[in-house]
Amino acid sequence: MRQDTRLSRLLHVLLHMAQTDAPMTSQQIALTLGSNAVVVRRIMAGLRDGGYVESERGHGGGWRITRRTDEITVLDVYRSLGSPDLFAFGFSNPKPHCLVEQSVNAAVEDTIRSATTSILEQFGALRLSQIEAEVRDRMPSRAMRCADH
Amino acid sequence: MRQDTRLSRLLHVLLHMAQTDAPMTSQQIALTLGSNAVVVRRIMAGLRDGGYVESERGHGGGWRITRRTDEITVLDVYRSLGSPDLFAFGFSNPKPHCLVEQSVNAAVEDTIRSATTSILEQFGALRLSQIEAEVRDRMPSRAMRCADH
DNA sequence: GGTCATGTAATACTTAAAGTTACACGATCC
DNA sequence: GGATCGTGTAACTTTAAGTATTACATGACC
Repeated sequence: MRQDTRLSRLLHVLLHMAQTDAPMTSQQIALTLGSNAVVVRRIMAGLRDGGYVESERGHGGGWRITRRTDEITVLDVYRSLGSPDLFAFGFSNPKPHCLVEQSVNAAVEDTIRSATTSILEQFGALRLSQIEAEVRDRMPSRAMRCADH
Repeated sequence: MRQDTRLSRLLHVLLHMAQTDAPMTSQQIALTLGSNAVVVRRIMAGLRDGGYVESERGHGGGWRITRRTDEITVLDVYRSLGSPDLFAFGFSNPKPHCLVEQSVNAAVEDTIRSATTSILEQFGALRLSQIEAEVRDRMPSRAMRCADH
């Protein structure tokens, strides 16, 4: 696996869900994402537990967003995924005896800590409604459609 | 794969190499890192190409650092690895047709871009000599030894 | 010439996200 | 009430990149 794309995918889905009142099925979402219905249910589970979306079974069932887009931040979505690792690099040994390695870890950790803070602050400050507004800026026409599907 | 530990390992090795004039063999380094001699040669290749270390074969051969620790930054070491990806998260699709996904990508990219800048600035500002000084602060006694090996 | 050490190719292992298959459970439609 | 639709989950497979291992060629020194 190269990278974790779950955050991007969830943001994408949530914005599409915000455009319609009708529930979206996992299968529809999977087509939108170019993914799989089971994967969709898996990555959406945290959002459901967090109360950002709700799911219903049976005919006419599917997923619906339950909050306004200005009430959801990227940080909320990130946390719904279980706050996965942000960085692709890290320590070789988290608790080394070697003093040199301890200092290397401390230096690397400093960078990771400050970058984490900065990223989470940006995530916390960014609401879905802002991304939504950005979409409107990109729109050549009036319809908010997804050309991919 | 969990995380890329090459940067931490190279920093660790370079600091040990800076403590001695004698060359360290890949095997010695591998023991220090809890790794493998071939892996060591592989991750050190970039440092050699960058002129930060030199390697010699045969009896009495091995690796030697060729610059002072205040002449090498963490950024130099990072670049010697080929500037690998810093982040564990990313886009699902780099060039989506969907306007919504484009906006999501743009938002995520903003965060990645600014965090990248911040991290590389910190890497560029941090010299091996500073980590070395940090090691001395951690030292209970006077010898700069690695308790792990 | 023998040994030591690097250089590198080829192959297998590891880990987590992503994809797939299978099936239970519940809701709606007929 | 049975068929269909859709979620919920477990179990397994696939994928990608770092890591580990094996094998062997090359070069340096004793």
